[in-house]
Amino acid sequence: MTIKDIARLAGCSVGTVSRVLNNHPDVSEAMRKKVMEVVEEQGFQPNTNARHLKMQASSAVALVVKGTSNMLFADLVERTQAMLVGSGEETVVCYLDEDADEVAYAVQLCRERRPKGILFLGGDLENFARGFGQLELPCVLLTNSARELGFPNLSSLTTDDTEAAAQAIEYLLSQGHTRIGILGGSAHISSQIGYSRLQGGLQSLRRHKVEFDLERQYEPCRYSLSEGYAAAQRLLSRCPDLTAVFALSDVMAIGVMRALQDMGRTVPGDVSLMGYDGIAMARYCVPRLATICQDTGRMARRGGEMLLHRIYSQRPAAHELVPFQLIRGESVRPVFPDTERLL
Amino acid sequence: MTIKDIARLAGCSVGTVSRVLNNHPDVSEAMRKKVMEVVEEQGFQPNTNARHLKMQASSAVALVVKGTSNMLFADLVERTQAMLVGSGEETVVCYLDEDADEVAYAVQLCRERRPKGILFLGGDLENFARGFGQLELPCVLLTNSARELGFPNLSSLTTDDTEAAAQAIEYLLSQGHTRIGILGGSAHISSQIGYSRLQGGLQSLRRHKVEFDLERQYEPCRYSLSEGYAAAQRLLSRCPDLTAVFALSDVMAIGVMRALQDMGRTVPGDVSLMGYDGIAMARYCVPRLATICQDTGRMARRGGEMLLHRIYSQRPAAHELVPFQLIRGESVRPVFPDTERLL
DNA sequence: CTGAAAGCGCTTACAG
DNA sequence: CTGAAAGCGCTTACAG
Repeated sequence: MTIKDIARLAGCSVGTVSRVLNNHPDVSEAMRKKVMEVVEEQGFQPNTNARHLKMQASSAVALVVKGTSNMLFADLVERTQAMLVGSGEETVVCYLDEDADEVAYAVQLCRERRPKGILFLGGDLENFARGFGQLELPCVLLTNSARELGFPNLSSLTTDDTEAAAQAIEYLLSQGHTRIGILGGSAHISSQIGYSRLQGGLQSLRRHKVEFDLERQYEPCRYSLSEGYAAAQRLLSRCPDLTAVFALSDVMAIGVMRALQDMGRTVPGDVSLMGYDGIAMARYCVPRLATICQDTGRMARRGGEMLLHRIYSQRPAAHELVPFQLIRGESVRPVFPDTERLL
Repeated sequence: MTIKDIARLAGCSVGTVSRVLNNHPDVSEAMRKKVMEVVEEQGFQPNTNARHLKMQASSAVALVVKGTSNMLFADLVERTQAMLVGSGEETVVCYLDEDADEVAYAVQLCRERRPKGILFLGGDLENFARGFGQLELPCVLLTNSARELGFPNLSSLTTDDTEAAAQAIEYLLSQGHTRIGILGGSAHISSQIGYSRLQGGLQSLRRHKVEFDLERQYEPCRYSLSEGYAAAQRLLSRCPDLTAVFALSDVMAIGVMRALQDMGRTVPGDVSLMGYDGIAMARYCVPRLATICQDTGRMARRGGEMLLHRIYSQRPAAHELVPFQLIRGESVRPVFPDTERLL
């Protein structure tokens, strides 16, 4: 069944069928009705390949997801896809390893599939700085800011990671903790998301003149349960006297929680624990995880919006911060028993 | 940059370039080398739309995922995609609601994108029975058996759910539990996956002549944390004297665990808990969840293989069972204190 | 082994 | 408002 068959059945030319299908204004009401009738009746769907070949583009929006075991992204993928499908967009999801070069991948993707826009979930600014220049289509980066890069076709949307992490540490300090460990990301790669979080935490510590030995009290870690588990073991065996740990993602934090248990430390009895992200699981684990809740609903909605605005209305790139919320949960407790009544 | 430019640069016709690109045997070694040189040099990628338009198919394999908050599927998606990409296949992932009609969706998808094969993650046999006849491309269903349906182009791969659930209940019985609740899926829709699990559990109970009042001791539930939580509250307030609960998925089970905590019951102190799936989180929650571990690695690998075999070699459809493993975890304990030393 | 040519199913100036 | 026709970038019989 092609446009040709529809034309024959409706008694018109293929051009007219095409115009009806694409909602061109210059078709008579009678003709439009006739054609639509046949189309409905036959359950006709135009061939996407032919359509895109002709239009020199694909109708799909690509979602490039970096880091597969990251449940925050699972949530974002779901919400973003729902938003795009709701706006009549087709969506292609691609999962990349946490360490993959998402921009190089996108360049390849554009050659092969010619999407009309790309939404990056997670991204290393280094990769963008190096390779994004090759990309000319509208793109949006979620969970990192691309403002400094100044690309005209790259918007971004992120939680204020520095500020949020600062508040997380602030909260631990307010509960009397001074021997705090930080775990996650990398201390040396400033283009990655973990870096701003770490810096925010360090700022807070400095502001309160709390000592922090990066070499000892910080442990790098990838975004997975197993890596969080292993990193916690390394951190705690190096610094057994920590009273609190701040993990830069919830998934890691849940790994940490399990590791602490296995080392015979209770949470929050012996060690307090904060995560970052606010994934659903944080509200269901035992104890409930104290965390920074990123607003994935808003990020997905605005991210999709910004992308579509740029695709259809050529709106300029924009960079926004998404509000976050500190969730107290149950995994942090005051270090001095006599402050307990304040809770 | 098109095949025409390459032809000009290589000093041959577009036909020859196409033949080189598609590894046709009837091209001289010299020509092949020359063309490849130009292709590499230009970083040329053929236009997929044109290619597929001509070949009357898309090169992509579609992954249709049913149930978005199901972490088992998240894992399967990742593994399957890795397998397919490793075999040089492009992959498109589509997320559907747990209650959506995946087959109707697939029919639509085929009209729009013409994938060369579809892998269904999760599926309701009812939908397949009703609508799959419209589909002619190779398909594989994971986590449910389509053997009875007898479609020549539909393979399937699943854990023996009935047997696995029977063993789960068997395990609880062996630990002295007789007041067991079952939670998840639906007791009346036999085409859904939860049904076989429920039946397996009931078989075990009957075999051991343990009483089970379906109306009271069973609670239906969708595959999410929050639904598991709510269902556990309903089940336990109706039957406060249960000593064990079997949740038909790990995600539900984790919701149940949290609900039990909030009702002041400890796991496994007051209530023992078994899940089903063997997701990573089951090994990290506190206590570790006793569960049936489905072999997602094997399912993804074999599923991809079966699909590709059918696409490229016309191999007939096949239906296989994937071995499972009962994981004891830490969430089940004997109901009689004096059997405790046996552990 | 290679080239010239038809055609996949669509969209869109160009006439009328 | 409508039709006839060109052309998007490829693949593949068909000749030679």
